[in-house]
Amino acid sequence: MNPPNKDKLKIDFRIWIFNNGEKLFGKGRVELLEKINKSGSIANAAKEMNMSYRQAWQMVNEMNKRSNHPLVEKQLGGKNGGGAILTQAGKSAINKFNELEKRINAVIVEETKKLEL
Amino acid sequence: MNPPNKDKLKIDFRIWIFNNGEKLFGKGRVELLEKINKSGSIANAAKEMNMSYRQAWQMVNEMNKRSNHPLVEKQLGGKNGGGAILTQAGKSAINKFNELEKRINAVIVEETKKLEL
DNA sequence: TATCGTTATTCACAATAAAGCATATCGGAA
DNA sequence: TTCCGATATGCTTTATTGTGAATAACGATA
Repeated sequence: MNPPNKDKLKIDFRIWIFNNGEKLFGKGRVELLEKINKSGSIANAAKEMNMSYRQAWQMVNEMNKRSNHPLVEKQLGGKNGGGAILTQAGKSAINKFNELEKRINAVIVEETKKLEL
Repeated sequence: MNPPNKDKLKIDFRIWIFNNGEKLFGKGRVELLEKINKSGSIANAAKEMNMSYRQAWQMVNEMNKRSNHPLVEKQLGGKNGGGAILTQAGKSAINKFNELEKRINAVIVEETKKLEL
């Protein structure tokens, strides 16, 4: 009567990219980059992600330091007090990461179908 | 002169299996099951993994409750004070998880080769 | 040159997670 | 019946992490 419990089993995954052994980014950081790109500032992005500005700033700073090319250019002062925009490398990184995640996800979906404990 | 930084980039990943939306296990818990299987007790396994008995016990308890079939059978009292052994379902789960991880890893290795930021 | 909103940074405090300690319970074997 | 070592569980203490407030620096623009 009871079919195998395939339907209730689910595989979840998470990926991170490291550069020289240091964590460059994972899902959360990429999402932060996306929000910075859309909103034009770290502060706004932090608000949207419901995280403290402090944490967001730390993440951005770390990413910039650990990446071979800076991902976010920060402008201090100016018309509206400044802001932050993504470099080409930053935008590119988002795409690369998302595509990578998509490919892994496709495999996970396949494996989930096969799964049975 | 500087070749693309492929060599320094590394992808790391982690998978978890959920049952009915509750985390059943990931790498750490499977490792714990393996050590219990070899050592014959939760206490020994915990020592080997350098974690507190308390934490190990909690993990085992959670896994047993969340899995459709118990994975670890715990014997209380007795000759040597008792111990814990894996059920067939427990041993099977270890194999399934490790194979799954291996398959994902193969994909990750491929993707890492393609990776370039 | 005064203003404004953002980046940049420090620090104390809160919230959460993990570790450690103590102790009760169990049951085969001596 | 007593002993032993492992399971079982509550409680306290310690570590780790995150948050919030406060403040300085900045520079295009009005």
